[in-house]
Amino acid sequence: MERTRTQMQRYAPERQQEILRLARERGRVDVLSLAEEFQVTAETVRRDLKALDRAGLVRRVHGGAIPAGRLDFEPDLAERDAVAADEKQRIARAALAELPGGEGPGSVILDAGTTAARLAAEIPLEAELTVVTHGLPVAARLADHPGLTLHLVGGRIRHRTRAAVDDWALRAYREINADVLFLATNGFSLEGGLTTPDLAEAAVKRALIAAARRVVLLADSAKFGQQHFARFGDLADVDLLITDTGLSPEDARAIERAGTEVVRA
Amino acid sequence: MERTRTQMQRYAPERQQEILRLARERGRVDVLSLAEEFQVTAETVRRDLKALDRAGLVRRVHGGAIPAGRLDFEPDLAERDAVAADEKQRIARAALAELPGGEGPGSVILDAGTTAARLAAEIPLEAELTVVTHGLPVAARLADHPGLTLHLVGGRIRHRTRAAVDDWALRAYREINADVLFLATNGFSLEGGLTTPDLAEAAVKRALIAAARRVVLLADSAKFGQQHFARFGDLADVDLLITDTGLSPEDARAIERAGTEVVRA
DNA sequence: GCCCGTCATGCGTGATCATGCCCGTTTGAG
DNA sequence: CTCAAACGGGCATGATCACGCATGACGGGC
Repeated sequence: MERTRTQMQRYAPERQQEILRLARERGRVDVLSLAEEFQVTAETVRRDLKALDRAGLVRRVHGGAIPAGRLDFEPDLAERDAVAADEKQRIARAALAELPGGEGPGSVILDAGTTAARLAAEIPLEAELTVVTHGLPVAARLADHPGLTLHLVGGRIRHRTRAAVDDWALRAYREINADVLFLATNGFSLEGGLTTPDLAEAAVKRALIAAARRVVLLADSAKFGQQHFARFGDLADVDLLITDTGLSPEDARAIERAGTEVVRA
Repeated sequence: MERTRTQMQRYAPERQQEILRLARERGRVDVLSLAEEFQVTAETVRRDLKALDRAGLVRRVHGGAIPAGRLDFEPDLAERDAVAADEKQRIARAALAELPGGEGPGSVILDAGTTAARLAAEIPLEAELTVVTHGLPVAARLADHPGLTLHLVGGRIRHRTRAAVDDWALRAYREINADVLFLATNGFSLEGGLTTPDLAEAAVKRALIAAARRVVLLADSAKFGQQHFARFGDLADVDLLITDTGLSPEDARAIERAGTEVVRA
């Protein structure tokens, strides 16, 4: 098919490169203009943007996209997914009760991830704790708590999760020993154990578990039964699971029979 | 100093980003002004503030919101020092020219501090680099850049500067070797050397200098002649000083005679 | 030259999202 | 204590999106 328009026919990767260039140049692109500009349907543009988004090159927004790096806040944390947000909120609140109190400042490890970030946001400003984390957003939220001693675990930063991984992180966690670990996961089940899509993160999570005397898993019920690529532990490693009421009482009982206490917030 | 605001339609995340910026800049925003400013209804603004609140970036108050944690991770607040802001901006721009280019991705170390954060914000989205930093705000700014390999240096986080210090940081910097270091300081002079108020930070800065082949010092001219408690190096350690025109030509010449190239941006 | 698997694209449909409006409830200033 | 302002939940609406399927181009193998 010969194009007589100003835009010559392009192959998909070329078009995507060009879209990326335009996004960076203009700061934002919208689906409809791109569709017209390239003489393709909006559907195709959406597919292109989706591909660029998966590659981490742009941030998809309703109606268009913004080049990655331009937004310095984290839309993932501002997620408006009302259902999960609400549950995560309740989970975070419930988790507060598990913070080590008593005499002397306790020590906790906070995993990376949105649920942990939510917990971080809930930690009272005047709390007296030693906190260790490898999650950049988590650290950002805690950095101004005057009562906290915050230790950041270094490493290579994964773009998608903003978590530190690899050697530095592993070594750091090997050197510490915390009262409580607040662990997050992408999937958990009785047989499948605890799983996450990324191997590097799984390795860090394994180190996390080894570094704490008590393991508290924070996971909304949608994650129950999910299995991802990398397995980093078992439910047996978890002392307490805090989830939401979306987890059926039968499933909860089954988990408790396996030795893990369950709280449905 | 209100910039003319185009009434162009914004995507929700863009608007939220802008609201966050305004909140940090002004210390407080109110629903109605924002609604007018962005040409949306108060409901929408409330929703935006709610999202930002959930993300922990602002705290909701009746009628508006205030930025969370006051000293939150952005330089904007630290940069309310309007005198230096402009100069820091020019210094950051000038520093871009010193980023390693050429064949293969270069490696740079970015010091913590507001000037370095400025530089981080100026690094183009498409840059291909390996960046190492121990500054939380710096890392937050760069975490989204798709072309960067970002390594975060861990350690105890100092509340005031949001920089990682102590053993983890020192050890990490001992293990690396970067093309260029962009160094910041609180004071510099020919006889007094490079100084900063905090001993722990000074130790890290010393490790920084040892870890780079080329040292570029970013410092506005107000810092010239200042001497603080902890000395971490000499101007002789610096290959290039990027400062502003506030540094007198005579002082610049004196520094150059000592072997440090000087750029007055 | 022919066939078939793969891929990019377009189309239709039902779901989702962002926003605005309504209205009962809460808040805080006087 | 009073009351207007502010809030938030529910709902409506139009735009946008995701998914399945059909089409047609391309390319490799026979």
